[in-house]
Amino acid sequence: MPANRRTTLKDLARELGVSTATISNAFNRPDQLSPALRERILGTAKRLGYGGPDAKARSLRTGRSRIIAVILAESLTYSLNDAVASEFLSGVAEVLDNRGHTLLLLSSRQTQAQIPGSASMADGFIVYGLIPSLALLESLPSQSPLVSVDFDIAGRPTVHVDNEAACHAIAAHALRTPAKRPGIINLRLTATPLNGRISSDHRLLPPERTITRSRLSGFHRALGEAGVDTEQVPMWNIEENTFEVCAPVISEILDLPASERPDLLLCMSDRIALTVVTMAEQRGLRIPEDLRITGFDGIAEGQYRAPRLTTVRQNSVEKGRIAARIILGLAPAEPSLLATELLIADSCP
Amino acid sequence: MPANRRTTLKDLARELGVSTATISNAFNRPDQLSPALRERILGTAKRLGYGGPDAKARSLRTGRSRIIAVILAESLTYSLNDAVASEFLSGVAEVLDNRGHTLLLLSSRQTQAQIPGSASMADGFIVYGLIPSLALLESLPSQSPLVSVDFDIAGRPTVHVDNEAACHAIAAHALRTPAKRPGIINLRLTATPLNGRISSDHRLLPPERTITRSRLSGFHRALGEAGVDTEQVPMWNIEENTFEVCAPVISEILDLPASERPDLLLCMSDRIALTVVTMAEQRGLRIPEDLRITGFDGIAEGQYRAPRLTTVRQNSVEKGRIAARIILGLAPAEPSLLATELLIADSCP
DNA sequence: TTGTAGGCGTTATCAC
DNA sequence: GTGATAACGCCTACAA
Repeated sequence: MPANRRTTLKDLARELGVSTATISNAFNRPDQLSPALRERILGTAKRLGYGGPDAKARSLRTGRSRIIAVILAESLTYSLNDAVASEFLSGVAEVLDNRGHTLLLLSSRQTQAQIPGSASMADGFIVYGLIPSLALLESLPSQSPLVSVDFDIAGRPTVHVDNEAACHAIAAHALRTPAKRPGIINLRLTATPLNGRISSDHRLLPPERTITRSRLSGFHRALGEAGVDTEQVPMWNIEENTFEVCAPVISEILDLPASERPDLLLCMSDRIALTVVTMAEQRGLRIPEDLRITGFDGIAEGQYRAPRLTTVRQNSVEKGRIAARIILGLAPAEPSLLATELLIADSCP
Repeated sequence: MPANRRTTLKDLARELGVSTATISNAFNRPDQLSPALRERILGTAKRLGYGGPDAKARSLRTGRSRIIAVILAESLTYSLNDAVASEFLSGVAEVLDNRGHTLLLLSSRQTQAQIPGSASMADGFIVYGLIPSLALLESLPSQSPLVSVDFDIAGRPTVHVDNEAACHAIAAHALRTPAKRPGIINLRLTATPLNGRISSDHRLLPPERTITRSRLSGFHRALGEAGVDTEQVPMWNIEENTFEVCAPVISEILDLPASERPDLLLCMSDRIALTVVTMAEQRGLRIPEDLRITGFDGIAEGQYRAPRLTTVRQNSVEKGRIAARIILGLAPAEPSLLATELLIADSCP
């Protein structure tokens, strides 16, 4: 037994003159052996610096690692700095933590096109958001539980919010006060990347797999019901939900001549809406008199300072909790649809 | 070979009539066998649904998992929603991703007092922030590389920012314009939890292990140099860097009678400083005329909207990168001290 | 270029 | 209540 080797269960067994099975039981099934012996084992374990069964060996033997992987559609950098994704992860982490599991963070946008092999150690996978290609998932063990969030994978359980209904509700609310020039700011809606005005030339992402398409349907339905010709409603697209990417597009909108500038902007995220608020204030536009704004998500930041955002609150933390429960087998592996809540505040009373 | 078992390297070898070593080489050392054979192996692997060597078995055999764990001092919920921690994690993730490693997220504040056993599968550990007790780390494999960030662990490499110097610099800048009633808002400085005014009865955390003590030293040194009696400078403490926790304490400060209300507030984080800005505006206080405010961290949010925050920028992303490089052995395992940058803006010109 | 065999540290299934 | 033994799936000398 070389001194610089980690002590193993076998070393302990030899030291104590008992079998390896007994040591294993001492750690995993206390009821399977006498308290006295167990005490003795745990004692000398501590003395020899044995910290319990090796996780790698145990995972090979049992087939389970107690690790759950979350595969994020966006980059880690983006996701970690996005309030909605962070809340989702909080929800996941909360449940995992409670059940002694840990969280492995992966992104579908890594330098390596494939998901690292080490990921397949996970006992289950939560896929958050529309990933660029389902081919990514092929390297994952096909037997492991997998749940998708905010989009669908055939034959797998899903956690969703009813985006269409929520967007219909908030647009209907907004249109109760007639808008002369409504406009829509979309989040990653076009088939090819675009930051700017969407023209009829642009193709959009396929409707069945994309929450932003559902959100747009909701907006359009409400606009139609209000007698607005949706064809005439200008739309802009934003690729990433960050200040840096939003700002130029929003400048473009707010710097239109007053006769063309929208007086109502339906935004697909609070981040976008908040940036509109900030930039509108910089230009001396009054909210809501000159410009009404709605968001989506209900992030905390939108409710802190005046004008508070009119938005749809989706419970991202709960989405995370549910996804985690499904993966751990604590909830049935079936599609789950969460309710949203309309938050009416200053930006569009 | 039962149908419902995952196909293994051995199955593949049998199927092809070659040895297991050859299959292993086909995946791990392409140069060790003829391209033709390799092609054939990879082909039938795909056909049989063999997705490459099993990560659990491989990790047992090689002793490495290609997983790096980050142990966060704060809860996951807090850390994920905190801009500074998120940036740090981005930096870590960036380097790990580049080297084919993945990120396991742990918190020292889990429901279980101990770190889950599965964590010890990691090849290395990055400890971010002052954890409640070093005993937590005892369950970790003592041989694995470990680096601490923003605090010290004896005998381990560390990544730090020079908090004392940075805080001296920003306070010295602020005091170039004399302050009648300077005040300090600290972040987790007292030995026992406190949200409110610090009196002389309160004990503070030990200076050698706490960045907030270093920051306070910097403030005090600058105040002393400006001829201010630091004993007379009121201090408040905040336990958590969130709006909800900050707001009541800040109310208490701003609602003091005008003759007692500070006209300069040195804050230990941008989050605190931004909350001061928001709440001061709500009360009609002018910044910087009635109240000057400094922050710490240099988070993006502080630079977006007017008044922009005067603060110290610390490069959290780079901290993460360095910690990850040390863990992966790409950088020497020695203490690293990052420079900070004074950002002078509207809130304290 | 390919094959053989031993072992990584553990747990499950039996016996006793 | 305790012990022997066979996997778990893979990697890597070393031999051929």
